[in-house]
Amino acid sequence: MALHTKEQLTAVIKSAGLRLTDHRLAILATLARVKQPVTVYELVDTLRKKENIDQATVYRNLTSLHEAGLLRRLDFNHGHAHYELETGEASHQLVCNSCETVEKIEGISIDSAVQKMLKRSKKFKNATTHSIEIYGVCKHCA
Amino acid sequence: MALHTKEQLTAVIKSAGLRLTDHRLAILATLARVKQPVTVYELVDTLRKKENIDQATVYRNLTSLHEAGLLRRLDFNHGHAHYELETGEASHQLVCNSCETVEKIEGISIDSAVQKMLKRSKKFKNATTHSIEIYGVCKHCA
DNA sequence: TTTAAATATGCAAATTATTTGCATATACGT
DNA sequence: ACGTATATGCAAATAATTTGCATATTTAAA
Repeated sequence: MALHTKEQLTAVIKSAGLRLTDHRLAILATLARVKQPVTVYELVDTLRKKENIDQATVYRNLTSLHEAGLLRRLDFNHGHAHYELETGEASHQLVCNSCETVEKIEGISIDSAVQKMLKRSKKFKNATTHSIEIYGVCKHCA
Repeated sequence: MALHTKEQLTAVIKSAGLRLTDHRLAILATLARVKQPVTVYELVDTLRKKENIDQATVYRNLTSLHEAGLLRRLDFNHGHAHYELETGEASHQLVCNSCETVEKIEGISIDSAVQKMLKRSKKFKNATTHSIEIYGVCKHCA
């Protein structure tokens, strides 16, 4: 189910054991609306059009939401983190080696391969999430 | 084929169009020997046991070797890059959410899924490499 | 082999992303 | 409404990475 209404987002925050604050709600709502992995810079930029918020607050909330399992944190070798809602589904994206383009691909399962990898592991028996990054050159840069 | 001898590594550097320097060779040789993704810090530390080398030199060489396609750059949300030899094979690793343990898993193919993703893409038609990171909690942290 | 131009290196300083200390403000169970 | 734990803003600190610049090394060509 998509998280859309303020009520749903509020419930999610509370049931994660986190306090409800305007900033925390706004951050989660923005990520729910955008659907693509977003940088902290972009997030701060977006939020500041509607409210006064410090970047330290954004960083701290991203950390708490991530630790609570509500967000996924991604890095595409761009030198800064990207965040998206944690849906429980795997996350797959195509990353341009030339510019910073990232294209999210949905609806493809690699679960059996993941299970195989876990079986082969000596140190890991369970996994919470996984992500695939496929690196290449996008149409625009080609 | 595994890259082991100094001659092989030298040939690889030259055919990539890069100049042959002792530092560049040592960096590539270290990554060829270690086989696991390595942080810049670890690499500098290892290299300094055998030679005098500045971290700026290491960073610059990692960039040039990466741009030449000889290295793969990975990030496990640890806040610093990891490098490994680019073998042309996909790279799969299990990443602990609690400590910085990374376990590399080999011999499992997800090529058909990658092909599906590329087919579905509007912006990408080719891919050079891909990597999967599976996040969970390792035995030690559990 | 010598030479010249391009590239590599070391060192220190700069940049960028992210985190932290601290004083104040807010959330929420009682 | 009250008290305590948590959140926030602001400025300053940290950590990873990059850059400027003077010097050294590599390499192709004479």
